[in-house]
Amino acid sequence: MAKTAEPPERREKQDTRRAILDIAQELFAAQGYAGTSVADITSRLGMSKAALYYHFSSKTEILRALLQEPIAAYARLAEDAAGPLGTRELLASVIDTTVDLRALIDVIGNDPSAQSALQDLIPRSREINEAITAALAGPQPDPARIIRAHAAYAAAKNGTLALLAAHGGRLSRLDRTELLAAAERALTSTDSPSAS
Amino acid sequence: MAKTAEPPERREKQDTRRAILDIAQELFAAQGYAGTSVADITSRLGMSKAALYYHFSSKTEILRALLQEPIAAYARLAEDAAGPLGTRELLASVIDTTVDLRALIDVIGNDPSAQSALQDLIPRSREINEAITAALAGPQPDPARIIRAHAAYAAAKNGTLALLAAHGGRLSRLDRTELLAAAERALTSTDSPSAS
DNA sequence: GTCTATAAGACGATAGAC
DNA sequence: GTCTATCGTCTTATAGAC
Repeated sequence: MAKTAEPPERREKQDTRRAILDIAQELFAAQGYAGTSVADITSRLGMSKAALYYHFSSKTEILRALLQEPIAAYARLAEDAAGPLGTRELLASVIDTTVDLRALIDVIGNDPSAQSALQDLIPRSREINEAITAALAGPQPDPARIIRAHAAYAAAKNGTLALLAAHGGRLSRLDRTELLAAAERALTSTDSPSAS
Repeated sequence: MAKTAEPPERREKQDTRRAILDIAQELFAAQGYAGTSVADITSRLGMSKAALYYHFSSKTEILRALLQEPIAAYARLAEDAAGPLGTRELLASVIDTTVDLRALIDVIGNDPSAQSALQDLIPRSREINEAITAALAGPQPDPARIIRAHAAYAAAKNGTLALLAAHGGRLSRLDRTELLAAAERALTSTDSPSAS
């Protein structure tokens, strides 16, 4: 009991850090990164700006901490795409990853000011999108198949975001099943079945 | 010849106004609305901030002028959705409208700071999305059909944006044809053809 | 129609006390 | 770990000359 107990100060420090990140995420999504001031964040928490700067050395570092997990998750998605995964499994992975990261995708994917603030970390998102659509298109794809890959990816990713927004943040099993089937149909032309 | 000639001063004023809007659109898309200062815009044009404020009374009004056309175009799309249009024609209309407004959709649809700056004009975009997906779902739709409507709308709209980005801003006829077919397949389930 | 100069305040970030 | 007070800069917007 003595060894497993954590020092209480450590605990509080981590909690405050988490609280800052939670509020920052909410405000960045609502007003944008550039549109949210450090004072906006601290006033919501009832603390001073100086207190926040004890936990984060800059506003940019808050954004960096928020985007660390999503960027890693998307990198995993790109690795999946490069692997031996079938198109159905890949599209399902796109849907599931999008669900997990919905709140942060509002920041990472939608806010130009966040992207220009993290120029070193973000450029990968474009590469990842290309890797996924390339994997969906398959080897030696004809132009039409590339177009269908973009359509299927958009149906999976943005369809998921739209349904999450419409259904109050939860994706039902029916949502997932129908969305996946629709994305697969978008990918597969009727006159060239192209079995995966 | 005397009556048709326009006063040259009027002409220059309109030209300067257009130049401001063009640069503002480019910078808002790249850095976000909140992330772009009035000085950023005027320095690109080689003019003073005061000169800009002769043409626009505030930074918000520049944004409002930029979004006026896109909002009207989307409103027209919502009217089309309410009319007797078939689902194929509606999806084609979504693709064509997205192409026309691609540069501004980067602002209207992607930037949280722009949306929070124009709270009175923007809330309609959510209603319009709902009107389009409702029209795609048809009368008395079952839950699965509503999901497919979201998938088809995402394929048409975001698929168009992805292809525009990948193909350097132009949508070929093949792009349009394949995208439309893919969106239609996403909408129509194999075991319930649901003729429109 | 455009300029210089400046007002008035918000911004990110720090110093130093407790 | 949090505070008050403040620094220096950037911001939107205006005044007044040309």
